Amino acid sequence: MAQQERAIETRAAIIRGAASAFEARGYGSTSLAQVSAAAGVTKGALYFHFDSKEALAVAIINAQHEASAAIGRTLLAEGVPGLRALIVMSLELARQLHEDPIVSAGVRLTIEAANFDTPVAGPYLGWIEASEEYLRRGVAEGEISADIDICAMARFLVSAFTGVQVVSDMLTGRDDIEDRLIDMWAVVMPALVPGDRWLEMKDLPTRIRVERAAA
Amino acid sequence: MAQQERAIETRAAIIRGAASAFEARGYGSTSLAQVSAAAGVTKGALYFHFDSKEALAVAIINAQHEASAAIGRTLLAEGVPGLRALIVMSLELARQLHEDPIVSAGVRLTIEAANFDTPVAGPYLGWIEASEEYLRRGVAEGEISADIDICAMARFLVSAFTGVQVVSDMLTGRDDIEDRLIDMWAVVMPALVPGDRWLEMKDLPTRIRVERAAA
Amino acid sequence: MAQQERAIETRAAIIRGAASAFEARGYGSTSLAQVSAAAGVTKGALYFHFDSKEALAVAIINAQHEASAAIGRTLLAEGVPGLRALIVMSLELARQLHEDPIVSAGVRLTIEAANFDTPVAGPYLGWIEASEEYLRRGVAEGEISADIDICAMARFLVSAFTGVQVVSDMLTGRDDIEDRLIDMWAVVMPALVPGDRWLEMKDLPTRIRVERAAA
Amino acid sequence: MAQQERAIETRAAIIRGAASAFEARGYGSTSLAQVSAAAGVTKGALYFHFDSKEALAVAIINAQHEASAAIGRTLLAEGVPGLRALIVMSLELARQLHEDPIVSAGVRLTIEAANFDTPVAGPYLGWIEASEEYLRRGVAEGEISADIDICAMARFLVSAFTGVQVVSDMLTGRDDIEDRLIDMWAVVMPALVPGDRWLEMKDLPTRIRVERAAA
DNA sequence: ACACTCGGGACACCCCGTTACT
DNA sequence: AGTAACGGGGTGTCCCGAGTGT
Repeated sequence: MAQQERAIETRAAIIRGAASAFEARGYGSTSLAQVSAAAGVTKGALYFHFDSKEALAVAIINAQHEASAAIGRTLLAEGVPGLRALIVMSLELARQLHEDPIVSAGVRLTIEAANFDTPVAGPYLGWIEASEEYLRRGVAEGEISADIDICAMARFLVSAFTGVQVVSDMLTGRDDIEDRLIDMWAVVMPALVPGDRWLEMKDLPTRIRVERAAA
Repeated sequence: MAQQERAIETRAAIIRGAASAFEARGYGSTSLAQVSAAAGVTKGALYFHFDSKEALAVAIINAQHEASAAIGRTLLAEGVPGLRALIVMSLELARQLHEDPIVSAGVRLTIEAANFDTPVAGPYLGWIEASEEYLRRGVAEGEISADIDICAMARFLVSAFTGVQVVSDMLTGRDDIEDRLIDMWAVVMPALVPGDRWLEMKDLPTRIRVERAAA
Repeated sequence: MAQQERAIETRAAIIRGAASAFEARGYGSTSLAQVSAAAGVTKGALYFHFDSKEALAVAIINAQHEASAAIGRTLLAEGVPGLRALIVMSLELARQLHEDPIVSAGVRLTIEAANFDTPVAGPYLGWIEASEEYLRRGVAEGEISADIDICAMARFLVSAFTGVQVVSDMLTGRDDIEDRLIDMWAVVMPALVPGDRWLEMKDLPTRIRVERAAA
Repeated sequence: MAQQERAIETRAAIIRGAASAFEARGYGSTSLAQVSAAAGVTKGALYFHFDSKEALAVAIINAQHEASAAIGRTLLAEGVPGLRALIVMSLELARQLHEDPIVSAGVRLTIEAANFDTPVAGPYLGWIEASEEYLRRGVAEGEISADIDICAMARFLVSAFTGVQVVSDMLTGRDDIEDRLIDMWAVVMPALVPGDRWLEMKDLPTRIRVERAAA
């Protein structure tokens, strides 16, 4: 079993190294030599664990997907109210994007991987579904207007988050992503919250942010 | 001058071919052989017109930038009202993105080109500035609430547009981008339009879309 | 000893798999991964039994050499007349070549192995010697002319057989090798059989073939 | 045109170098680095002239085929009698095989190339057809028995020649190939020549050899 | 004794981006 | 604008041990 453990550690090191390499230069412009150097392993080890460069990219995407999905599962399990869950998830995802190279590499690869043999749309569909679930909860709880189109709204929220993250990356290297998400929620909230809950809810994003900063 | 004209045509053909090649596989994964095949010219011709692969990518980015900026100039020159101008621009940009390979390649390259020697300003700043200008007009005209943060809003609009386009590309190859933009405006409008203009304005995006389809 | 038996079986499986792999693509163009896949063992097992790829090839050559030599021993032991022994051996060898992958791989490797570190004596010398022995017997028995050059004839017979097999392989995958050997004997017999035995002997190859087919 | 000439010369140099490299180590075990070193060109030049390693091998095979076919054309054009033509061709082919690396490499590759994407049986079929033609001539001229099976005989002659050459290569590096061909003809002649021409013809191979040596 | 997992380097082949010379 | 060539990696994968079970 000691063998197994070493292999697992090696595999994780490869994914970490590959993530930071891909993140830095993009998939197509990164060579496996750079990957193996960044991971501190030889190409033999790399070839043992992954069949191809593309398989490596897919593995990173999956690892990122898993890391992100874990947030959603936790929020669901804890019974967090729908609107709060959406906001928390966006902020938590942003934190991962900023701090975890695997996650940031994963989203970059998901975009660049549009033409892989193994097509990958997974993460986005997963996020959209999760958002729909939260929206439905919010409607049930009365925090969210009953007359919105849940599918369209979920899709737009994921799109908007994606765009905020891409633009923040381009302009500030994602340093300002939290501020931009607060801006985003300020725009979106009026379309979500019914009039009778507005006063109560309008500061929710800011309150959540402060809570998180305190922790 | 016949020589000149042929040279110009060749150069344009190279840019078109390169755009569709880069669009399909990404910058790093596209070879100049593929580019020259797609353009129907020899590599010799390619190097006659462009100093390097990177220079070619930059030329595409500039061509796209120019195509997009032209939209903004036209709208400004025609004195289109602010809110309408924003919506028209988003739809027109979407159309270019869907139909003009040079534009879609330019957008993709702008993202991948983050680490070129020649840093590209990127169209994003330009779009943000244009949006600010339109927002200011809208405020002056009373179509847009006076109490919004213009900078933040402009930035968010560009981000949301970017995200909508990216996600639409991933899920449907941008075939549904117009529908998704209408969804986007449905969410954003409540935050933009003051209460006393709501009834009058709320169908504006749909109306504009119908107008454009008629043309 | 159960261990021993399993090891022997594994070793045999490796040789079989390697033979069919080498036979199909040639030594240099066959990877050990293909070998281990064809043999149904892991590369670890492979390297436990054989020191190197080359050693594996040599083992196949030896196995084939042994299989072929067994024919000669049997014929000698049974006291088969010289000319008949030559013909039987050619047909039997052809059968092995067509049906036993180890033998066909062995002869292919013998040719390709010309530049191995461990030079392979090659079965050719063995076959030539055996043929000389049979020819001497035939002369003693009066079936074969006394005035032929035994060394030259033996060498030519082996060469002709080799060529027939190579060309048959190339044109028909050795499916017609028996027919071609009958043709060969038709050409060679006049040079071997003395005039006074001609009528009696001229149908010998065909008769032997019929005998073998009946069995 | 000077360009063209240089390219042709480079291409020829690559074929020469590749031939000697393949001849020495076999197709699969020869690297393109060895080829380019032997040819004195860079790998870029190699890639410019040939699409792949396999295409290079095919080019060698074709070059050899052409060199060999030229012999046949000359003999036909000069109206050399059938039997003499067969013998001359075998000796001339042997000389090429011994002296011209392109020819010997071509023959070796033809055998090893059994599993190329572009299958190659060309040379052998060509030789067989040429032999049939010579045999028919010989029959017409009365030098060759009318009752032989021309197809079978032609095929056997080519096979026997192939085998003689292979075995001679293995045992002496083809140094004794002429002697072995004289041996071959000694065995084959009785099956070819009708009784009434025997005395006149039986020394033909030796006479031809002496003629050639004198030239 | 036998077998396998895991990893190490070294190339092989391909072909890439680029330059000289027309 | 095009032909011919250049070197230098890129990816893949090869052949082969070291370490660990069974």
